[in-house]
This record gives sequence, C-alpha cells and structure tokens, in this order.
Amino acid sequence: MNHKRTIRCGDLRKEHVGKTVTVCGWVDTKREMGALVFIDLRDVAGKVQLAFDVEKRPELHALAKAQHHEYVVAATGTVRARESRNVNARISTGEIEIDVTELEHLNSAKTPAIEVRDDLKCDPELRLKHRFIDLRRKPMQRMLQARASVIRSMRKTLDGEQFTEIETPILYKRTPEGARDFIVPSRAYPGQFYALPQSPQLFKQLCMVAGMDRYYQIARCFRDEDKRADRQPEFTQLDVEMSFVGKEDVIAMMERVVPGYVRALQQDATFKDCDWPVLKCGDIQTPIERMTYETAMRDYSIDRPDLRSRDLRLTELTEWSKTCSFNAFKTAATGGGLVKGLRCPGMADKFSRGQIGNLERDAKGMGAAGLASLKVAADGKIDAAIAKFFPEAEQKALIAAFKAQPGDMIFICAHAKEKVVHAVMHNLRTLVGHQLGLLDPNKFGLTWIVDFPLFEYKEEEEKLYATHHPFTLPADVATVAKMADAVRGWRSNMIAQVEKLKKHDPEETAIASRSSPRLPQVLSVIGILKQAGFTLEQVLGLRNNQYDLVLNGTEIAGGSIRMHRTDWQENLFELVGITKEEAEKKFGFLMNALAHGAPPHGGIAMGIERNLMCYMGLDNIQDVMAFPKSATGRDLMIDTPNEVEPKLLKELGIEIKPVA
RNA sequence: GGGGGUGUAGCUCAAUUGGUUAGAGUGACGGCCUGUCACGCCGUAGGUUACGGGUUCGAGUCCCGCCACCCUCGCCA
Repeated sequence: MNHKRTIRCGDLRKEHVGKTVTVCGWVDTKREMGALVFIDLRDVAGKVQLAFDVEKRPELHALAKAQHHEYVVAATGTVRARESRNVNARISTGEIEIDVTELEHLNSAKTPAIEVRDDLKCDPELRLKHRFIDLRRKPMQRMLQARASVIRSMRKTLDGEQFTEIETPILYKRTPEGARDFIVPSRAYPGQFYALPQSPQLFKQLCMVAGMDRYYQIARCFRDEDKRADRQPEFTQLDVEMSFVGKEDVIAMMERVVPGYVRALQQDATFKDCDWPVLKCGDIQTPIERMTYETAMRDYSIDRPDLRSRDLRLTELTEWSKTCSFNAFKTAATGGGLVKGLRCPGMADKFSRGQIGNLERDAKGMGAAGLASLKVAADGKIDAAIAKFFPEAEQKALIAAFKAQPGDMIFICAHAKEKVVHAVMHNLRTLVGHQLGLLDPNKFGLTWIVDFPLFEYKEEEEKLYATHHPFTLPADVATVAKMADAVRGWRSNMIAQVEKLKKHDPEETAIASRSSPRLPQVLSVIGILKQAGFTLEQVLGLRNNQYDLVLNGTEIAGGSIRMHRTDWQENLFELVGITKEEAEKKFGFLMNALAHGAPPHGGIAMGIERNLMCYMGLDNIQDVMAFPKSATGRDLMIDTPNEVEPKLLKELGIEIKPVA
C-alpha cells in the first residue's frame, strides 16, 4: 500500500474543502456516466463520493471504471464543494466530493452473496454464513460500536469505584444443577472433563474471600440448552461482586452503571444517525423504582413485569370465587388454586370471535381448562356465554371488583394450580398490551424486583429449591437456622431409632423400607418442618436478599447478597436437601473458603446482549453479537461443531457411538 | 424432545386445479451516456425448484423421508 490514510471517508465535511486528503475503503457503488465516473467509497465512518473525469485524467478514469463492488481502494485528491444542485442531503458528506488525483487498487472482491446495504432483507442463514460481509453494513457496525461503548462505560464507572477486573477460568468444573454444561475432555486425564462455566458465580465469591474487595469481569458464560431468539450458547455478562456490602450498596452501584452507559450511548456522536429507542429516552431516573415480588405476581402474574402496560393490572377473585355460583371458579378457588382476571378497558368490540378463540386455545395450551371472556354491555350488564352461571348480584359484584365500565372486556382464568393461572394471565396481559399500543419500544419501564421468596416448592417432588441459587442470603437467617435445626434433629433422632432397631432386629432393618411399621416414617423436609410446627405458608413466606433489574418485561440483571458463613450455608443446604457429601463434592472449595474468613459480600450479573436488545429495539440476540451461532447452535460461517481426527479421540480415550 | 413456518437464478420473490420451453425485479458481465448519487438506456449469461424416494401419461405444485434456517413449548438465571 503506497498511500497513507489521512482521514476516514465518513468524517469529511465542508470544512475540509480545498484540502488534499487520502481515504481508504470499499467501493460501495459506482456510477458511470461516460466521461464521468463516481464511486461512493465506504469505511467504518461512512461514505464519500470520489469523482473522476476522463478529460482531466484519462488513466485514472479507466482505473476507476475497472473497480467494482467491494473492491478495496485508496484514493488521494482534493476535497471540493459540490454545486448546490449536486448536493446529496441524504448523506453526511453530501456537500462535498473528492476530486481524485491518485487511485490505488488494493484488492479485488468476489461478488458478495448478500448486499452491503443498510436495509438488507434476506434469509438470516445467509447473513450468518457470510457474517464478515453482513458486518460491513452500517447498522451492524453501529451495533458493535454501541456494544463496545456500553462495555467501555461499565468499565469506566467501576474502575472509578476501586473495582478490580479479574479474569476467571473458562476451563471450569461440571455442575449438575442448572443448565447443561458444555464439557471439554482432558488429554492429561483421559476419561475426565472440564466444563465451561455457566457463570463465574463461585469464582467471584472466592475473589471476595481472597480479599480483593471489589471484582468485576466482562465474563463469557456458556449454557448448552436449546436456543431462543434471546438466547445463545455463549453470551456475555457484566459480572460484579463486592465485599462488606448489603443489598442497598449493590443496587446503588448499578444505579450509577446503568444511567452511565445509557448516557454514553446518547452522547456518542457515532450514533447520531441511529434510530435506537435508547437515544430518545432521556436520562435514566434514579433511584430506579422498586417492586416486591409479591406485588409483581399479584398485579402482573410475572416476576418481570412490563411496566409500559402498568395500568393493565390483574384482579384476584379467589376469595370471591369460593362462594360464587360458577363451579369452575369455585372448585379452583376452594381447591387451593387461583382465580384472576384482566379488565381490558374499552375493548369489548376489539376482539373478534376468532381472536378470543385463539386466546382460549393459548390458555388451554398452558394447561387451563378454559378462559372466560365477558363483555360489559352498554346497560352495565355482563354479556357473556357464562353470564347465566352468575345471579345478578354476583354479576354486580364482579363488575365492582374490576371497576368495570360499559364497553370493557374482561377475561378470567381459574385453575387449581397457581402457575397455570399466572402463565395464562401474563400471556394475556402481554397480548392486550400490544393491542392497546402500550408496548411502545421507545419507552423504558425499569424496575427492581425485590423480596423474592427464599424457596420454591415443587409439589410433585415434595422438595424445596432455592429460588435464585443456594448461596443467596435469606432475609431471616435465624428462622432458617431454626428450621434447619428441626430437620437435623429429626434426622439424628431417626438414625438413633434405626440404630436401636438394628440391635434388636438386624434383618428387618437391612430392608430399610417405608412400609415397616417399626421403622420411623421417612419424611420430606416439608413434612418434617410441618411436624416441627412450621406451616408451608411460613416456609414459602421466607424472603431472600435477591434483586432483579427488569426492563420492559425482560430481566436484564440479577444478583443477591451471599451467605458468607458456613453454618448459614449448611442450614440452607439442609433445607433444600443437599447432603453434606453432595455439598462437599460440588461446592467443597466454596465451603472451605467460607470457613477461612469470608467477608460479607454480594453482587450482580447483567446480561450484555439482553440490555443491548432492549435499548436498541431489537428482538433477536444474533443482532447484538459479532459472531453468533444459529438457533441450533451451529456457527454457519466456520462450520462448527465438527468431527475431529480419530487420532485425537484416541488420545483422549473417547470413542464415538450413535446417540441413543 | 414436541409443535409451527420457510426453502425456486448470486439475492428478493412469482409460477392459476398437477399440464407447453420455470418468469420478474435486482445483482453480475459487456456496450452507450459529462453531474450521477439505489443514475438511466441497450444487450448477454445465469436453474439438480434444498436433498432422497414415491404416486402419476405428466410433479416446483400431491404423499413419505431427510437436511438447513427461523419462531415456539419443554428446557434454561
């Protein structure tokens, strides 16, 4: 290359008129007019028009004619103002052009499979296959720059608050809980495997134990689950952990990070031509709103409500249903279930028979027996297929419960399983929100969700699970300790009884069976707690120190204060049924670390891609990553995963068999 | 793993009820053109209708299988 670039194509302006410049880039379009040739030369900053005149410089004119789409050239020439009738108002360099005096052909190019144009519409497969061409497009380049800008701002904020960026291992260890791990065979230890981390959770806690005080990392995470529009096998988190802090400190820290990168995007001149929602939303107001998990579930039936449709709140009818005349509602309510409804203001005529049919079908798909739909007629009476099941007084009560007006539409769902009702109502609320035009992509509804339940109860298994993860600090450590003690007490008592029996009747106890009348009955943790005087409500009423940040119905960050004492940690393991042996095997290194003077600590992790999607108004995660995989987890450009040489497999002691 | 959608020229799409030689736009290539800017005009090339079977006198179209991509449920913090 003989020419040294002096300025980027897209940076040229009127003020450069008269200057001699050298630009480099790709031939975007070429227009031949016989004696005149124009080339739009493109680089990362934009496009500029190169002009060639056969009468002035015939050889250059010929060389220009020989350039084609996506050829790479360097051009030196004088910047000149265009005559007013030739100004192109649609591009930022449209007031000038370069009168080229030297042109260097740097490389040729095959005709690309996809066009390099902003509004490209084509098969997504082609974009992934030819990603390096796709990334030449301005929207893609701006996206990559925005991503960099957001990360730069995150680093800037945290670097200014005495955080240390620390890298944690990619070759990690398989964890049976949670998502499926990607595993990596070890050559040095045939038959043994590393796993890629689902997140650096335990390592960042170890950093705190190590006394690093404040850690962050732009961390790659790996999860081998089926993909979705908002999911990829590898993705990036801003991972943060802090020592000697409580919930408020972590939240306050994030309330500096989030407005920081939103402002960074808004102030960056690179993005002034972009039409991302984030550029129009103004400053993020702090403190960010907070909502308890209970409120979110009560009003929105989801722990990540979309606040843009916050006026569409759900109404619970469970108590009322217990005594109502409609059996479907009554049995659900009295059977420990849930009855909830949604009032859609003024929408009585907005749903076609077919749409209501679709809603019912969706509801049934989620396990509901049906979805009741009621119109409030002009006379204030209920106009619905199920109206006949309700006497007039009950109809009035229903309308009062919803504060319904004539012309409103009401949907009600009842089911013995709360989960089903929540799923149906959340789905419905999203749909109605769309129909009412409330889900404006240019608006941002940001809220913290706090006071999550400590446990989730899976009835089928009679088992408790930690809601967030088992390292989250309970809000009420003392009660958890009492519960754990009860379980431990019961267990040691049982062991003692069995030992006693063994002495008398070794044969019978060898068959440790539930049915033996002489053996103590094996109880679930919940069973034990009930026996010890704790109610299920009490157990499920326990809260933790988790906090999620929710943006427009998407969880964009989540974290918690952790347990820093082994006894607290052991108590929790006890209640979620993780035995000492299991805990030792899976998290032994953490337990050991906690036992060596772990400071109180907590943190948060924020999904970079999900943030970008929300702020840029995109709905596919592939559009905010440089080199994403397909929805089936393949990289279509480099074509992986693929087979490896038999020799390598042999070295690893691996033999490939058909998957069962 | 289940369900749905898509697959025709390099790209975006069309092709009537199963019926002649599978068309158009765009891009590519060649020619003409002194102010274009998605330039315009003229011409040329370009097809294993994803792939494999089947039904039929005849299949882009119907049936079965299979592959890829996208969406979705399950799964997933």
